[in-house]
Amino acid sequence: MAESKGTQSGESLLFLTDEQLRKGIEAMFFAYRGFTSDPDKILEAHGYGRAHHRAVHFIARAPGTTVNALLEVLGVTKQSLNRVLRALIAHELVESRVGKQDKRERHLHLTQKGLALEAELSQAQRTRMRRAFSQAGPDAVVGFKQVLEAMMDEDQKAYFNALKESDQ
Amino acid sequence: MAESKGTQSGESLLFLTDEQLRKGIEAMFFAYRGFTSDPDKILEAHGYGRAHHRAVHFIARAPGTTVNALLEVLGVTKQSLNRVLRALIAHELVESRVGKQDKRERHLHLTQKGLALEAELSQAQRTRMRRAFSQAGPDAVVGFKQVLEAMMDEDQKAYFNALKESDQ
DNA sequence: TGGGAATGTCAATGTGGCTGACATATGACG
DNA sequence: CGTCATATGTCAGCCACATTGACATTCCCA
Repeated sequence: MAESKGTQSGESLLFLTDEQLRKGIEAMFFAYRGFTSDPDKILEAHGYGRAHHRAVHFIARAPGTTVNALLEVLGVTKQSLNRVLRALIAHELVESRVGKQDKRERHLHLTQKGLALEAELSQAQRTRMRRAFSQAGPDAVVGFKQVLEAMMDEDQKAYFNALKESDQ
Repeated sequence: MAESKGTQSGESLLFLTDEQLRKGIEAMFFAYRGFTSDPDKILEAHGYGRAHHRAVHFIARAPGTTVNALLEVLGVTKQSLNRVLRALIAHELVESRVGKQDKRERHLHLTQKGLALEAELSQAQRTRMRRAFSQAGPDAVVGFKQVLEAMMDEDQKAYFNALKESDQ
């Protein structure tokens, strides 16, 4: 896109004061609070926490994903995820199916109950996101995504840009 | 700014698919992880956590702020903040001064040690923010801030837009 | 003088991270 | 076949950080 001056790799070296950057930092802080507040209320009513939401979200995004893949995208230890998954499976929100090709693997799927909770959570979050996008306008949405992607670590960008893959 | 169609209050009712909104949601998730990762490493080396960072940040932003004001901006209970503040004061990163006008209030200030840690933390965070802003470009920065502000709750917007005030 | 505000603190509890250790089932390879 | 590695599950203990509830102190103010 825009390569006005003489910079090589898209780094346009803006004049960014510490004060402007501080505003950006605080924007992330406050916005993330708003971003999580709606699901948090729903989760509390159901007796779950943010960890359950994250697991449910990524299982919904990639049905049939394995435990290891989920561990990587969530960035937690298996012991931490296990506690969450055990509850979700016990409450019949998640189903764990033995892999057909590799029987060591467990492929995770949401049940009807799991899909219902996921729908409730993601609808609340999408409603806020839709409102924010609509208020800010289409150009702002593009900028929003560009900045956020540039803020990620490289390995996380990969997860972000990956869509779905297997099942079974 | 741009009020193209015939919408009244800046809500331009974009065509936003669930998939686009999901990308926005995941962008927030992954970007926030990157956003916090640099300070987290520094904090761990010093034996502190994210809670200490938040306290130090907002004391640095508004020197002389009171405990109550800090409680409100952080959105935690006084018992939770107390544990953090006690450690920061014991380790001489924060100084608590009795108010001159209202002696019930404690006005919080960073010491030299506190300022040093805050500088280390905020510099790491600003570096990432500066890189993201530079990669994305000035227009994207504007959009980023617009969307994030629109994602906040109303009361949090007030804290976001407030600068500093008193001291003493 | 009495109520309420600002602060500090103790205790108990819950969530969600972590490390370390160990067990089981299965795949892969020589 | 035997061996090693992989994928998963689980137990135990620890830590950070949040909560509620209760209570004490100091101080402002009507």
